[in-house]
Amino acid sequence: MPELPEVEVIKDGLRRKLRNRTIKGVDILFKGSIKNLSPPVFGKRMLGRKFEDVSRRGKFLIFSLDNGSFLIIHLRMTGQLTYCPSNEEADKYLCLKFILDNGYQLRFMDMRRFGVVYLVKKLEEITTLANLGPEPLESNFTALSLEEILKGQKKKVKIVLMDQNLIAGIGNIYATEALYQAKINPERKANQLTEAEVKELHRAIRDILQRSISARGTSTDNYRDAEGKKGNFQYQLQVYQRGGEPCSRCGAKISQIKISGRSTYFCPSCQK
DNA sequence: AATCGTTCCTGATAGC
DNA sequence: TGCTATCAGGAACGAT
Repeated sequence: MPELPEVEVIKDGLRRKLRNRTIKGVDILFKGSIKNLSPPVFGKRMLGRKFEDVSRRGKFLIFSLDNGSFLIIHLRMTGQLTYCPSNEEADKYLCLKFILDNGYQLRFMDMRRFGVVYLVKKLEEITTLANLGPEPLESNFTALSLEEILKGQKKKVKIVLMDQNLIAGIGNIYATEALYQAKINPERKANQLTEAEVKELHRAIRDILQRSISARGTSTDNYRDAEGKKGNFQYQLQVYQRGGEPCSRCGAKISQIKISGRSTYFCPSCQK
């Protein structure tokens, strides 16, 4: 599933390609993807617009358009966004496509159809976007800011890491892996971590996210970049989807449990 | 107020 | 072989 690193890779891939491209056609194949407008109004408003920039906030992709409005896309579980030649065969799960002025298309595919698309005049119209916590890779996200966040939370630390209102962009994969790297049990209460553990966790979060971006994201499932290619970080995962296998640090058997309905993997021996 | 369960959706897999 | 049941999960929403 696309989390911060995957969305970042897609953003970088689309940015150069879409800049100054004009939309010559809009084809809505699954109306349910478009959340804040009726599909005909969405199509009418997108037609003729020019892409000025593409950015990312948390797991949201933000496309700035030439009239000051924004196209906002959240890929959720199985959404894919690709830039491809118009004559390339369409995916079975194509939900939305923009026909560009250079013989290429921007296509949104989504097997499980959880992904969401908005067209807004102001970013604040999307409250979940407006309420996002800090970007973990920005320099103002320090060990101290993580400490402040965790201190106020009685919930399990893994739940807190995945809460988009507290920290933006971390989902199940990276919360699981960061806690493994920091040697912290995912069931620990957030406000009960020691200062040293918080520092270690802060370092682990940034390290994991950065390494995944370098590896072009995790394709355990159906994540693809803007060119339709798989990422490679799945080969570096230490515990995620490795229940029953030996821990690479101590050899103990990796546990698989559920926390708030989400599969969680950890080493019961070295994550205290 | 905080936490839990349900919903959306379809493919992969397990079990009979 | 072929059927059904279960599971996967981000985030909104309803229920407790």
